[in-house]
Amino acid sequence: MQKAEKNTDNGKQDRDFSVLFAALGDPTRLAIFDRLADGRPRSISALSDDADMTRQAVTKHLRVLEAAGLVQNHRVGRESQYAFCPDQLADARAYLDQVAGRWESALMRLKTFVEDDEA
Amino acid sequence: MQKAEKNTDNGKQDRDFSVLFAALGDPTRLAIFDRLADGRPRSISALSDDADMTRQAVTKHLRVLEAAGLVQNHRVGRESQYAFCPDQLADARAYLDQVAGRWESALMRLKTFVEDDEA
DNA sequence: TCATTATGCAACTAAAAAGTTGCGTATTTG
DNA sequence: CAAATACGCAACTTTTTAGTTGCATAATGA
Repeated sequence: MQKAEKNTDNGKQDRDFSVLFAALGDPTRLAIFDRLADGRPRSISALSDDADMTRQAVTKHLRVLEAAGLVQNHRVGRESQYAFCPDQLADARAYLDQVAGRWESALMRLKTFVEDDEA
Repeated sequence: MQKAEKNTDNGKQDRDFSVLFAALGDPTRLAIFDRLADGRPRSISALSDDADMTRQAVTKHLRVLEAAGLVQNHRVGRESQYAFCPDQLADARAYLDQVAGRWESALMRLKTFVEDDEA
């Protein structure tokens, strides 16, 4: 290895998960995402009916969700259907699991340390 | 049951998880949270050293995390130590798991439907 | 005690996000 | 075809968020 070829596994996170959480970090967007989890794609106007704001506002939220890869869009006729997209959700879950895992092992190390100290 | 006493289990989410995701939805905050997951509490200035911004900016981020219940603060001497707080993380994970679960069963229902259709 | 370190508060600027309005254009449907 | 539906784009206002700066204060340590 001469030129530090890419240096994989440097301990740091190579991906920015904050984008994902930011997309879910708005009540309207989270509600939409939550609702689409039943598998039924919905049009923009269908989603706008329950959200007390303009259709354009909902459109913007949908685009944020889409940009984050949490939903998918495809146009059918005159309406644009948005559908749930599970991959990024899985990634978010995996990330949180990983953080929780690190915390757990930190707890374990502390516990062991205390026990060793008492012995 | 005469007067619809509280109507528990109405299907709707009684808690707003978007607050939690919004707190994690900023790269600086997520980095801090991620870092504190090793169990070691850190002072504001310690956390400010690696974040290329003012101490005051970091302070604000820490307060957002604290307001969301993701970290805890307690003052020791002249410095204020921020520590990881696992409970809300667990809640966020549980919520995402629940969404993923609903999606999975939606998939199952669809699969069954298609199979029944083919039979 | 005096300088240093660690922090808090308040006012401020800058930038991004949330939401609205107006208008134009496809697509249905009666 | 004409009306209604579903949507897109662009400009705009409003609100929030992110971040800075200046100043004051409490705790430490030589």
